[in-house]
Amino acid sequence: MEKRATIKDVAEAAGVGVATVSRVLSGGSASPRTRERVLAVAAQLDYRPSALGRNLRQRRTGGMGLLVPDLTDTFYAQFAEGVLACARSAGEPVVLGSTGGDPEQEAELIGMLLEQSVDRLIAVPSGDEDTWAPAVRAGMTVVFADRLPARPFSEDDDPAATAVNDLMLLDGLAAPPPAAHRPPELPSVLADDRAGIRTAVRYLRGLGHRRIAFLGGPGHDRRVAAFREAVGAPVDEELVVFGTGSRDSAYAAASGLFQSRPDLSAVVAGGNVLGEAAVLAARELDLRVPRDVSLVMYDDVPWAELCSPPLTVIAQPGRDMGYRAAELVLRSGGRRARSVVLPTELIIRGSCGPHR
Amino acid sequence: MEKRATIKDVAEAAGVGVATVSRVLSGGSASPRTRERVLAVAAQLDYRPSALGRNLRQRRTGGMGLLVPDLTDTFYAQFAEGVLACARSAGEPVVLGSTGGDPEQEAELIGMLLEQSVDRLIAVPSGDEDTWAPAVRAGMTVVFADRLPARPFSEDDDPAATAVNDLMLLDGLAAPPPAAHRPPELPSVLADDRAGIRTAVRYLRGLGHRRIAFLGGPGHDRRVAAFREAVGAPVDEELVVFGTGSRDSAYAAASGLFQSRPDLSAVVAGGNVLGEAAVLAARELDLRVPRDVSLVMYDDVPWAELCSPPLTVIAQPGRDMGYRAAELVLRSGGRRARSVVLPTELIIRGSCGPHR
DNA sequence: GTGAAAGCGCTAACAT
DNA sequence: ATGTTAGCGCTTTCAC
Repeated sequence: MEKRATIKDVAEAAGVGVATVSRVLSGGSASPRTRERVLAVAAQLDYRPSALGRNLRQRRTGGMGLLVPDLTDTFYAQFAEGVLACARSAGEPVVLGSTGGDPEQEAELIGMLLEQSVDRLIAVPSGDEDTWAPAVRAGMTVVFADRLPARPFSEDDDPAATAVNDLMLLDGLAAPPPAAHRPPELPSVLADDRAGIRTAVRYLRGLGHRRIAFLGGPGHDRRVAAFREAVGAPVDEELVVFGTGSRDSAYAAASGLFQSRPDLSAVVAGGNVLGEAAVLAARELDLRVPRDVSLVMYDDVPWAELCSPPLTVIAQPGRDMGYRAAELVLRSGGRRARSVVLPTELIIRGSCGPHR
Repeated sequence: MEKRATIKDVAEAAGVGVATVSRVLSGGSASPRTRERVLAVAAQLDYRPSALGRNLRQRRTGGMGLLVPDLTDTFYAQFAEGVLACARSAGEPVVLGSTGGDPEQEAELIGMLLEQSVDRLIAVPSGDEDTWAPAVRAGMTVVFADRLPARPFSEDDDPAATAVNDLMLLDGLAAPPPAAHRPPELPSVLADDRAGIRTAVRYLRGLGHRRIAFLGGPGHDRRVAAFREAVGAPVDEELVVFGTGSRDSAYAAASGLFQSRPDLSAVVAGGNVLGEAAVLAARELDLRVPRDVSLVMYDDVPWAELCSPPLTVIAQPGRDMGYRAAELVLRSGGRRARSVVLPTELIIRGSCGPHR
């Protein structure tokens, strides 16, 4: 455990001032002669600038924070891989936190990042806007991905309007009229949920299905809204059920749905954990896929192909989304970044059949 | 974006010196009166000590680094969740890196962590001991998990002896005789691969299987060694094949195996990515599981139950391993931590049948 | 083009 | 018990 060389060591060994070393290393002005000498000495001493000193001086830690609900949800793992890939190529560290979908843990993690002076953050949010207020107030550059924080319950506008606005936002038709007292929307990276769900529902309807259920989880508001829209007026509310995010509750929701409404003929799972639950619950109840029930799952994950039959899915580019989010949060040098919406794709495999 | 209060602000507002504030906040000695006042003022100013100052002063960043090959490998995701859970309860940040199983990327990430002065590191290593030398020399506390770094090719002892030593180490029978010039083993958290593989092989043999193949990946040396041992003398070398870590190469390996040796009746996949590949390849070649070929997969992952039939697996406690690794790396206050080996469990589901 | 010097926010001697 | 002070390694004016 030898002590590392500091900038001062390099300066002395090169016979220059520390300022010069700093300049050379960060591409500032210096005569070719000095530059070369400094570089040589630095290499010879195996000098690596300490991020500690720089961070304190600049009062900010480099790199970025990354908050996801659960890494064992394969979609978030793909997303994280995308973020890491971008960060790696930029040489920036990523501080990771897993929130378990719990706003309180999320708030704690935000606090931890604040304490570390991490001022760039990518998040798949679990808490509502109130949870995120501290981060924004502290001047963090926040990029949301996969979904946006819910509006706090106390807000004065009605949910219906919110859903409509979100949908319009997605299609890029219009920005939601920003109420004067609301902060401007933060940049985000979303999949085009509306189109994805719509395509899936149309596909199912084309196969003759009329009683289509939606199995959702936390943060799937935009997806449900799109589902309602695609299915068209009066939606059978019993066919829209939610889990709380855990695998257990997803299973319970799926199982309950199948048992309470044996007349349904197709289900759209709002995420891969819910799709997993649906397959399990169906098997447990001796429902054959797709003979007895057709299934479309949001998220394409490697194991979707392993099922028998392989699962028809709405694929969203998880890795790309992560990469883009990291680009946004890095590039936005103070400027407010533009949001991006990436396309989804319906991948037809074997889990949907004609209604019978 | 208001500027945060510093320790100096608190000191002034409370009418004390900065040292007193520091002491109070880190549980040092102080009169109840002062303590209370300082605490009150700190709360009132919403003071949060900056990790930046502390880190520079102590010449080390708190928290820990975490290096895994690939988060979309569900086992590593589970492992990471364990690490994060422990870190969260300790309020420590985790800097994550994904190496893609590539020693070069691993080395770069180690360099990045060194630059950040992160001095605690948990890793599922991809590079050999040479790759890890810089980290160790720099005085990092490193805990390996899931596997140990391979010995560099230049080493003077033969592979057979290495394998034997590793096995003995696993069973706790004896420490491998440390060559005088070799550094002492670093602490690690491993699953009891030997017992896990042995149990699986015995189970398959009990079902009448004689031509059992092993489908391995990088870092599976201990598992192969255990496989060879469990199968017994002269192992049919064609039945031991390897992928390089990617899903594609795993698939190629599995497919090649099935095609070149149609006489095999069972396969042990050394990890979940390989198990996935085996299922895919078998289906593609119209091999029925378990009628035509029995399959045991290392790693229990949620989707193992989704397959038809559900996969029989050797479960290792991924999450626990992560938690334990984090405990080790945090607790070891300079002292060299003891390694831990956790038990595996054969979970019999439906992917193995009698030989026919 | 280059160097000297002033901190960034904190902790740990040391002094009182 | 508490205040004063000296840096930790770096970047960035500001003189020269």
